[in-house]
Amino acid sequence: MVTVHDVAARSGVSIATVSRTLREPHRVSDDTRDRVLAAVDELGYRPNRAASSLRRGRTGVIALVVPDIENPYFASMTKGAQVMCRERGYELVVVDTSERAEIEDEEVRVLRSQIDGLILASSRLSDERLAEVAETTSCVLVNRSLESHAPGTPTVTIDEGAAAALAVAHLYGLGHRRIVYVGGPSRSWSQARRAKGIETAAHERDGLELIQLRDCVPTSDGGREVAEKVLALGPTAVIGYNDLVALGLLAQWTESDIRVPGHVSLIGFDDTFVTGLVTPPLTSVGADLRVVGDAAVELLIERIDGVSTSSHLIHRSIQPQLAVRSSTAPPAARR
Amino acid sequence: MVTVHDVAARSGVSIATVSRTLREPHRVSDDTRDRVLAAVDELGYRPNRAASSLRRGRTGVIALVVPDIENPYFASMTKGAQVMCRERGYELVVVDTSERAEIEDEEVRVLRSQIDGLILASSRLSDERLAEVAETTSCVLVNRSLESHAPGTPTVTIDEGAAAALAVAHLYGLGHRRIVYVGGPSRSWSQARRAKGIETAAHERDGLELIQLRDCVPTSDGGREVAEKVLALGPTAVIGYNDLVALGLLAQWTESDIRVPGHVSLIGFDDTFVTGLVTPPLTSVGADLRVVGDAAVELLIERIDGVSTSSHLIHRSIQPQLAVRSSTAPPAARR
DNA sequence: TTGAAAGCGCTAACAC
DNA sequence: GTGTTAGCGCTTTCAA
Repeated sequence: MVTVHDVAARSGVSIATVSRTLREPHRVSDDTRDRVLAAVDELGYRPNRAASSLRRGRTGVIALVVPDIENPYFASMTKGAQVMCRERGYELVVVDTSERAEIEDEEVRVLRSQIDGLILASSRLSDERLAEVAETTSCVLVNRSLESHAPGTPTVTIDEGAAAALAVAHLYGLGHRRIVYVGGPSRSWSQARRAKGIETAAHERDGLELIQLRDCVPTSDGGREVAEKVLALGPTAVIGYNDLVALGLLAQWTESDIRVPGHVSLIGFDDTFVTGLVTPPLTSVGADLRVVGDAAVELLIERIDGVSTSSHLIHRSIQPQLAVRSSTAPPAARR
Repeated sequence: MVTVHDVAARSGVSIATVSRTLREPHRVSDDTRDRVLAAVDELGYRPNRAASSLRRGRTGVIALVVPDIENPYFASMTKGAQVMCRERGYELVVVDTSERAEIEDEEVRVLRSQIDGLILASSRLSDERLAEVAETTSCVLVNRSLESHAPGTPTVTIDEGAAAALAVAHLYGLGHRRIVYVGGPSRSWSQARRAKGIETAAHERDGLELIQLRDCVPTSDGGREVAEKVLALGPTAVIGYNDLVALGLLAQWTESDIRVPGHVSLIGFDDTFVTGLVTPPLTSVGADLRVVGDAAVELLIERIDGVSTSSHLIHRSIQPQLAVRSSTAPPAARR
């Protein structure tokens, strides 16, 4: 292992100067800088991060805690965070909690001394525990807010209300007047917002009937399970809690020779890459998840660096977009 | 921040005893241990990892480098690695290189002083560079071998030959005699094995015609692009380079009213979760990727800990399985 | 502009 | 079984 001492010896300066050259190059004479950097290069020196962390009280590491890295939703978010971290010179540790609150809790504890900050995505922790964490660690919440317990905690949220409105407006514009929303887990933060947003948007429109289902398992199998029941409700269009649910509905219907969008239109939430995998490609509404990951990292770094709160919003709301594909069309003429 | 000193003061022992209690509990009297652990608990003490790393020369961190975390293939592998790491008390850093060799190269350099070991999945680095890395860092290769340059480097590979044989046997068994293989990028390690495996398996069977395509872009769009061309070759069954390609073929065919498996049977590689998202669900062949991730971590930890090489195989080959779903069936009777 | 030196918190000899 | 102590490699006063 190459240390500051080796570099110092090689370039004929003290170890302090080596360190200074790397951290504060402007405080070193041109000549010295050149020699030190040359030595660094020749020896392939890289500062030992453990030593640096210990001394500076900073690790240069950010942790991103997600419920399930196999979920395309979090995979995309991770990608965004990763890219932004690299850009800003931080290392990213990704932790997968398998949707389990206890694991999340334990990981957060273990991580604490090893990181400069924490991004909790779709956290399963209670408001109380979350507030504790936010107090002891720089952290950013994604898809969650803590208005009551710790309003000062930065958050990145997707404007689910806007997303819902987009979906409803699209369907209404096509002429649909009877829509079923296949809702996700009642406890889910996103489900609450999506349901409410859809309800509100539906109310605003004349002659629009909305039927809500609840507690559909948020996977494609979950969608398959309720496919028949949904159809029995007689909608001309269906909104799925997320893309996976929508794909499940689509798959099951296709097997029963129900045509999409001929018989029913279908729209999903999140606009993940799976929308492009099927026929017809799924219309979906959602934010660019990489942007969400990006924003979370940026916000966290601001907090870590103690950038003044007022200059940038502490609560970032990401606007969703509607990606119109082939699973939505005007309703078939009623017989 | 709570340190050993605080715990020592609280429990009336020296800092050495605190450290010992945590690292080597058996070398401490029952009474002392109880008191120290109580203090640890009350104060919420967690050893500072930077300090520990610096002193021990070990970080307790493993890095997993993947080309693209959004790819379900690597996401699943990551999941497996993550679980195994937690089990063994290591932290996992996931790095996404965006399929770029330069980024991979740079990351490997930066990471070196911060980790105990490295898992390179589907590395884009040259054999030469890879050999260099393997020399200076404990590392495990996934989907790659280094027989010529550094045969001592542990590897985890999937038995692609066996996978190919499984696919061919399945189709042959159903009665297919004219099969098209839609191959992936020529430079890809997996493509080479899969193509060769399919070829070999096909040769062994009487009356089986095999047509190989090459350099299909390994995404669903790639599959869509070649869908028509593939069909023009007149196969009764098609094997896609991976699930995404197969799904692209399927989507495009469905849009042209070509029935699967009625008109052609279709089979994918990797058996990722996307096989269940479509209609008909895709028959696919592949290893359990979580097992691959698991195995890589295990092998790496053995190497880190210097477990004798002879006791465990250094090269682990994971056996694939065939998951028969609905996209394969006997060929339609020829007219 | 540079160097000497003090530690960051922890672990592992070594001494008792 | 327990305590004393010397650093791990680095950054950062402080003094020159």
